[in-house]
Amino acid sequence: MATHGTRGRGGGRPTLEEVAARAGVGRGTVSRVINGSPRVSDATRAAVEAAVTELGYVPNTAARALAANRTDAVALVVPEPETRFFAEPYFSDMLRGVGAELSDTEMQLLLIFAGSDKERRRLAQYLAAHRVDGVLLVSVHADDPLPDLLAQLEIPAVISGPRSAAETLTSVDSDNYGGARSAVEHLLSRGRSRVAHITGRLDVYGAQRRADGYRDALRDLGPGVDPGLIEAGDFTEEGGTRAMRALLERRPDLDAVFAASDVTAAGARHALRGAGRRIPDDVALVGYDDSAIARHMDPPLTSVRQPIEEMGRRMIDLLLAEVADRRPAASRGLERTQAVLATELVTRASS
Amino acid sequence: MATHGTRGRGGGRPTLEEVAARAGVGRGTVSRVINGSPRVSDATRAAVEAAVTELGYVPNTAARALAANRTDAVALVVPEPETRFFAEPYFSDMLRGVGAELSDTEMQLLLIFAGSDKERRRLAQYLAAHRVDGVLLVSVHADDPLPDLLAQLEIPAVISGPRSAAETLTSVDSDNYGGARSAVEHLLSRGRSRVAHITGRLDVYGAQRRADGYRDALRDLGPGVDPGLIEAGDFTEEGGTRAMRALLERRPDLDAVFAASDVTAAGARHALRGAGRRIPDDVALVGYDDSAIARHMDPPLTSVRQPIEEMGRRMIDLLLAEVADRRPAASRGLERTQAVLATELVTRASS
DNA sequence: AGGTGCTGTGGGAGCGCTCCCACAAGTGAT
DNA sequence: ATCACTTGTGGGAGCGCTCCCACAGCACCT
Repeated sequence: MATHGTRGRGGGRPTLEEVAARAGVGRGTVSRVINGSPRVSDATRAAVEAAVTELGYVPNTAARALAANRTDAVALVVPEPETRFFAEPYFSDMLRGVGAELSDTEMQLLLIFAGSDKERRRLAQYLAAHRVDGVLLVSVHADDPLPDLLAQLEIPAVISGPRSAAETLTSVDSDNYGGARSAVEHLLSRGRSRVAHITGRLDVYGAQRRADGYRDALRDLGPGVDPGLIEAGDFTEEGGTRAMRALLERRPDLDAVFAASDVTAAGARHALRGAGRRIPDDVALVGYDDSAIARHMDPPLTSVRQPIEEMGRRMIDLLLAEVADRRPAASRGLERTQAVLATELVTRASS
Repeated sequence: MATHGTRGRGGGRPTLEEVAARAGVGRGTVSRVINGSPRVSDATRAAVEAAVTELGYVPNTAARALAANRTDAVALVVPEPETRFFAEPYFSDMLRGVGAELSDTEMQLLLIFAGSDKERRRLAQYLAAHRVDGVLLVSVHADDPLPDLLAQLEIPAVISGPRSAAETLTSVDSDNYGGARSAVEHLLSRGRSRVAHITGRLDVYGAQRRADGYRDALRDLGPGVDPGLIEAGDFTEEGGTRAMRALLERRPDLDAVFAASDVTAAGARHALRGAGRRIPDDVALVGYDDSAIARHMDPPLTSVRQPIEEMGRRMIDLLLAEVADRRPAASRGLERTQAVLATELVTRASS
C-alpha cells in the first residue's frame, strides 16, 4: 500500500544485491556469508550479517533452487491411503524420528501419500519434476514400481524395509529375523513346545524374515518346524482371527502363538477367546511392533519392539549423505548400504 | 558419467526452449500451451503437445516460481505437536477433505507442525521466505501470533475455527452454536429438565459458542439457565471427570449432561459411573465431535457431528480464491468471508 | 484504399540466486 | 627482489521460466 516507485520496488522483499549494497560488499560475498562459506573475513561477515538483520533479508528459495539445482526438500512417500497412515502408529513414530533429525537442518520435509492410482500419477510427475532432492520410502510392496522410477530419475532414496534380500536401494530395517527368533526363544524358554506362527503378508520381505526367524529358532532350539503350525496372515486383525481359527482347527493342542504383528495378535486373541482358550494359561501369545495395542490389550501383550523412531533418524542420515554426494548410492557403483537396527522383546502378561 | 559435452548439456532435462525448437515455435508459445492459455491455435497447440510428449518435458518448478513469483504450494499448519495430530481424528478428516479438494489442482500441500518453539521459529522463517502461496490454519488458540504474522506478510490464509467473533481472517467453522442448541433441545425433548454443561477451553471461540448455544436453548425452550449447572472443562478426559464430579456435588439431582467434546464426555462418564449413576437411565449424556470414541463408548454416545471433511474442502476453496486474487482477503478491504457449516446430531443410546 | 480491430506469435528482459573466473593483497620461500 | 601460492573479494554469466511488448496477418468496417 505504501508502494509507489518504478514497479512495486521497495515494497518487496530485499534481495541479495540490496544486502550487498547495504553492507558495502559484492553480491558474491553476501552469498558466501549466507551459505556459511569459510572464505570470508570476520569483519566482512559481521558487516553482512548486520545488513541481513537490518533489512530482514530472507533468501528466495526459488531463485536458489533454480541457480543451484537443488530444492532443499526431501519427501517421505507413503504408498498407502491417508487412513492407514493415521491408523498405524508406525508412521507417526517414523515421522517423529525423521522430523527430529531434520530439525537442525535447512531441509524441508514433505509428506506425500500415494494410495490411489491418481495420487501415484501425481507423484510420478512430481518426482520427474525433481521437486525434491531425495525420497524416503516406507512400507513398499515387492512389486512397487516406485523404487525403479526413483533409480531411473537418479533421485537419492532410502527405503525403510528392503523389498528383498537383493534390494538395490539404500535401506534401513529392523532385525526382523532376530526379533522373531527372540520371540520364539522366549516362548520355548517358558516351556512352550507347540509354537504356532501367523505370518504377515508374505510379499513383504520383513514378514518373510520373521517367518525365517521363527523357523530357524524352532529348528535350532526347539522341537523342529511343523508346517501345520504355520498359517498365513496379512497384518490385519481379521486375518489374525481367521488364521487363528484355522490353526486351532488343525492343531488344537498348540500352546503358543507368535503373530507377525500386534494387530494380528489382537485378531488371534479374539479367536482364542472365542474358542475358550485362556491367555497365557492355555496359549501364550506374542506380537510384533510393541504398539499401543500391545500395551492396552487384555492381557497386555508381549511384543517385539522395533526402534522405529531411530529408523527414521537413520534413514534421514543416509539420505542426506546421498544427497550431499549429489547422486543415488546405486549409481556410485559402490556396495549398497543396508542398516539393520536391533529389536527388543518387551515381555508382558500374555506369555 | 556419460556426459562430456560443453558442461553437462544433453544429460539434463529438456527445457522450454528445446521443446520450442522441436515444435518449430517460439518459447512464448510453448509457455502458453503449458499454461493452458486460450490464445493458441489448435494446430500449434497440437504440435507443441507432441513435442512435449516426445521429449518428456516437465516444467522446472523453481524457474517458474522465480519468474512468476508463486510456488503452487499451500501449507496446512498445525500448531500442535505431531502426537496430538495423530491422536485426533479431527486432523485426519480435515486432511482428507483438503487433499481431496486439492487433487484436481496443480497445488502441492505441505503439512507443517509447529508444536514446539523451535518449530514455530522455523515456520516463521518459512513463511517469511514466502515458500507457500497460502496457509490453512487449524486449531489456533486465541493468543496465537501466527495469524498476525500471516497478515503482516500478506499471505492468504484461512482459519478453521475463528479466534473470536471479530476474526479478521477468512474462516470456516461448523455451527457450534446451533450444534449445541440441537443437543440441548434433544435432551429437553426427552424430558430432561436439569441439563448440565461441561464447557471446553473457554479461550477457544468454538467452546464459547457451544456454551452460548447451551444457554440460549435452555432460556428459550427450557427452564432457564442455572449457573450451578455449568462447569468449565478443557476438552480433556481428566477435565471432564473433574468437572463432572464438581457438578454432581453441586447439583446431585441433574439428569442430563451436555459435554463440549466426546473426550470430555468420556471423562464425565467415568465420574458418573463412579458415583453410581446409570447412563442414560439416571443421567443422559451428549458429546460433541462424533468421533470414534462416541461410537465405541459404553453406552454409545449421542454426539454432535461436524462435517470436518467438508470444512477442509471449503477451506481450500476459499484459500485458492484468495491466492488467485493474489492477496489476502483482509487487504482487499472487503467484508470478510465466514463460512459456517451445519452440524448434525447423531442420536445413540446415551440419551 | 485506408483505417481499426482482433488473434496468434516471437522473443527481449528480468526474476534472485549460485557458480566460477579474475584479480588484488598478503605471505613466505628462494 | 622475485616467484608461487593462498586468502578474500567483486561481478559476469547463466539457471529456465513468465510477462509483456511488438508485430504480422487477417477480417471487417467506413
